[in-house]
Amino acid sequence: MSESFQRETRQRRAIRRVLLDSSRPLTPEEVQELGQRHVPGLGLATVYRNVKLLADEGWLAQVELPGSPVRYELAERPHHHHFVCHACDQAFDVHGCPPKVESMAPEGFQVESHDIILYGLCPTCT
Amino acid sequence: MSESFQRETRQRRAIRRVLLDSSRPLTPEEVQELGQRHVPGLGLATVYRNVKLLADEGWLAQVELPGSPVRYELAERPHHHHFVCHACDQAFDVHGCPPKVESMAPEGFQVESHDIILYGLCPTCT
DNA sequence: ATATGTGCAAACTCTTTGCATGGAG
DNA sequence: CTCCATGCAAAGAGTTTGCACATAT
Repeated sequence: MSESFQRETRQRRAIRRVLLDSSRPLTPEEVQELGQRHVPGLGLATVYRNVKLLADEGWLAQVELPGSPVRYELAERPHHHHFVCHACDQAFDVHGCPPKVESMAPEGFQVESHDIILYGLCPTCT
Repeated sequence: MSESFQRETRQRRAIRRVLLDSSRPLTPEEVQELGQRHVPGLGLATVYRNVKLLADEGWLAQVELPGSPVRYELAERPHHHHFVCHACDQAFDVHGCPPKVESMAPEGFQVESHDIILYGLCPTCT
């Protein structure tokens, strides 16, 4: 019943470091590759376990963009959505949010959260 | 180089029927289950093959909702979005769309399309 | 000393593919 | 009669889990 205690391991620290240092959301595989610069033997299973743990703790947010593998980014950021560029396939943050998004649901549906994804061309690819 | 000819099989007809009769996007597994009412032995591989074929033809649209398996719906339908129930994991159509969604993009981003996904509880699971 | 964390490999899930048989044309 | 389509089972990709050992506390 006590919350499980979190140990400070080299691999866990490496994983946090990698995500702190990244300016974009990373896939588990990317986290592993980058993390191995700090901890050479870093296993993919360990990345998955920790990334999931950190997401459950609320430290990371899962970014699931249709058609791409799941990515993770720091959760600290304020509510935002993503813009995906068709050309370079990168994801960008989009701030703000239409006021009545959640009132779109039909009668009887309880909305708890929402995602908005914009697609198009980023300034660089225009 | 001639386009491969399409045969009218019982399973192919069942798969089309199931998707025509559905008011919501269906996963391949759901298509199989519903299709087996028409063709008992309907195999999942057959569903995958046909659904992919129909999507390539433009008759079906792929609906990729973060966190759920891919779903398919008729391509002809008017602009709409989706609601995903946390409990039963089914996807439902949501009509309408906030007016200024596409103006959320920062300067310099050319928006071409967008997705909105609502999450919560459907009437049955409330 | 103790129990959590890790690495490895096996298990799982979802999807695709190879092959022999079935059936549309 | 021809070939395409199907069903089955095996193969792949991505993710999770079981287990024995390592290690943070």
